[in-house]
Amino acid sequence: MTGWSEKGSVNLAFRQKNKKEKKTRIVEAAAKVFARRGFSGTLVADIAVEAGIGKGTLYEYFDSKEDLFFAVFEWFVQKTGAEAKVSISALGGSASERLEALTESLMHSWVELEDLYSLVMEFWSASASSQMRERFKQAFREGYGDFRHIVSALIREGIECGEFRPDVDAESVAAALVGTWDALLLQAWFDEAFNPLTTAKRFMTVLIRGLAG
Amino acid sequence: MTGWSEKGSVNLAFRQKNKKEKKTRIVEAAAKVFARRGFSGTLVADIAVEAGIGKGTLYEYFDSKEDLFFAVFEWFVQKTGAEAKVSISALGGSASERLEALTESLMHSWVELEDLYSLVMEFWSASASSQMRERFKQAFREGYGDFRHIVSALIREGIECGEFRPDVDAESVAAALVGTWDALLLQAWFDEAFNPLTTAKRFMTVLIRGLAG
DNA sequence: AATATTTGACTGACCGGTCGGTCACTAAAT
DNA sequence: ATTTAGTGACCGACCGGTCAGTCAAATATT
Repeated sequence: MTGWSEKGSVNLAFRQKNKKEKKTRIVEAAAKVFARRGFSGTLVADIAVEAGIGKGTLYEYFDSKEDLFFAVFEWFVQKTGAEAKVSISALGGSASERLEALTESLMHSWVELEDLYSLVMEFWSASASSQMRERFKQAFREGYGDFRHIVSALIREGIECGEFRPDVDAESVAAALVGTWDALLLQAWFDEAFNPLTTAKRFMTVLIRGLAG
Repeated sequence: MTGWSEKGSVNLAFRQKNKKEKKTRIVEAAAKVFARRGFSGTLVADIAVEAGIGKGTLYEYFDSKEDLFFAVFEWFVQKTGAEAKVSISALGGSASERLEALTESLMHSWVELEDLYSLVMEFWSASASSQMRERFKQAFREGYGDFRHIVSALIREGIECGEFRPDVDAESVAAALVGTWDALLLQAWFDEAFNPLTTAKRFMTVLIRGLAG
């Protein structure tokens, strides 16, 4: 008897694991296609093909194309956010050094993310005007807020240990810096010849001098 | 006899003026609707209604919805670019002062542009994946390039007159700064509570200290 | 055998673009 | 002055393609 229920629960667990795996498989397939064709240029059928499943199956896992798109968004945020957090926590050294290392890590991630970067623009656009506007807008607000918070904490540390001037407004610098990183990647997206890494590094030299006074 | 032809050409000129005016009227109507609903959420019929004309008429002026959208893009670029150029050329004073004034002017324009800002995101998205990708991408590349150029010239002036350190990389700082302004407006778009003007000002204090060494 | 899962052909709402026709206005003819 | 003919701006009903989402049948699982 216990055997049965054990087997049952094992299988249940297995199935649910399978379901979850398949769900991420679909999300990853969708990310590829959305990145290539944009939201409205993407056919649900194409995603199904990319994921190697039937179109109907897709609707077992997601209620609508928009739902799936939002799932891709969450997947992307988690993926990139995790990366940033790792590179911060792994870092030692002075606040300046950590700021520089973070910059390098973020700009470097450009290379791996290049073909997914157009997703970011789709997300922005979705937050601007689609049905899903509010969902996206809120997520972005929170995302930027979190990131600002991490960076401003780093700067505040620098102030506290006397490395940076005490009259520096950590929040403002953090907000601007987060934006700068974002926008450098954006410019790199538009211009093959633009090198976000060296640009960011040289800029950081100047900024850090301004922080240290 | 000459009277006739004169009258004819006057009328022709009048009509063409009317045509041009109407074209801008349509573009402005389209800008509103695209900003509200996004590119693919917008019905050509809605634009026609907003412009107070029939749908068929719209196609007398533009070949396709995409053409019209690109016209809106050009209109927007011209509108905002003109503003920036004015505020730069009108400025006197030291390089720092001009940099600060430019910052203020740009962040201030946020207020007037707020309800058109979602257009920017639509443009980004168009440059990422629509049919029109290349058109948009190129225009953005050029636009950012021009702006970087203006700002880096300003910084180089500062270096030359000894106000900024000679080892500052003007190009990199300009690229980052252009990006920062952009991204601050983006964050303001996502977050009502975010004040791009004060954030930018406080940030500029730090940055200019870094430039001046 | 019963149940769960997968599938892709099908449907109908949707919408960009077209087209035949109207109207206001001009210009030559009478 | 009046008629006639020509022009092109304007219109919106319509067409035809498209595609998200459905569902009955097929297949796999227990």
